[in-house]
Amino acid sequence: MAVFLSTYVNKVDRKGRVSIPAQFRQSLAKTSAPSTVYLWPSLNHQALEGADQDYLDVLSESLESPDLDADERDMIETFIFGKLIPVSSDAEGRIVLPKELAEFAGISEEAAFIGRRKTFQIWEPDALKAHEAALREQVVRKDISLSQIVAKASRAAAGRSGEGA
Amino acid sequence: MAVFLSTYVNKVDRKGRVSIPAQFRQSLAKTSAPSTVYLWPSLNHQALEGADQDYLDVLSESLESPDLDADERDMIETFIFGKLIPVSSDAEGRIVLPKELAEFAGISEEAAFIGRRKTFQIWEPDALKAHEAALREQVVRKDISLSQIVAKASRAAAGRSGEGA
DNA sequence: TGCCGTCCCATGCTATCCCAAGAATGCCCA
DNA sequence: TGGGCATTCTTGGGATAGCATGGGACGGCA
Repeated sequence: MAVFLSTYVNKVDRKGRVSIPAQFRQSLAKTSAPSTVYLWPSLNHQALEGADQDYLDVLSESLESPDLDADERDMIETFIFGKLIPVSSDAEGRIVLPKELAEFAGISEEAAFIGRRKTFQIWEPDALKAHEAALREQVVRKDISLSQIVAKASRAAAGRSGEGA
Repeated sequence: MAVFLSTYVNKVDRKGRVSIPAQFRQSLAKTSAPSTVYLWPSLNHQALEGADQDYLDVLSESLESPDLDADERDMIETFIFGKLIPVSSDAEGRIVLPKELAEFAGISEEAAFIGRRKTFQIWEPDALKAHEAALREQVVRKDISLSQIVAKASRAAAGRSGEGA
């Protein structure tokens, strides 16, 4: 599965095309469908989410889980798979941003790609800035630090493996 | 089995014909009966459900399962198989929406196809919007996020494989 | 014989492919 | 260490093919 990192801002031409950042493409090259990415509107933000075929396969499989309640399943099928648009890149590594998705995210001139490991997001650049500012404020307010989070996670992992043994 | 994704809104002409979205057709092309789709009224919504031959075969087979209680079996046989209408597409990839189904879903001018992976639904566009708005409210209210659901599902899957071992 | 459903043909629009060039980056050599 | 060269990436525009949509004609059933 591809790994997406960093932030890139690329231009959207008048046909709605935008280059996938080269780094993302290199990552996609290793997946089972290198020239196809899947886009859908974010559930929680005015932004687009993107992923590769392999991620979608995992997601699809997780929907078969009997532990999901009917509401959640219906929601995912409607809002993710129902909105999901497979876009294939051209020879230059560009994709066409579907109109309804571009509108949803308020993207017209430029698009900011931000890697989120297994998925990435596409934002209108100013909206992304605002979002980041808001998030940073929370970091300060809640006094969050990276080392804290890592420590917490590894403590929890140790606990689980202890139970299992 | 065909996979249906995305949402498409197509026009219904005065003969009741509507184009199957090209993406759906490409998906159907790989199935055992590419020019036939099966339609039936949704159990839960004022909309139509659709699927390909292969899905119906699987569904039919699952009815043979001894785990199914008699009520459920009766319900499916009555409301799915009892209402099922096979429609075949013409050379242009259009189907004729059976009158009673179009009326049931309130479809007249336009029809919205929404992919739901193994099946799809056909809605009157405004009804679909309303349905989505209602669902979205639930997303906000329950504070659901995609990564949350994926995590939950994979945790559950891990739990099951653990039990099995 | 009239009506309805199916088939065939025509057309405007949209998306896809192909070709091309400027800009930025990294590498190599002096 | 600095400048020049080559490669890659991003961006732009034109041509082509596919798709959605509409109307007419033929054949079957009532």
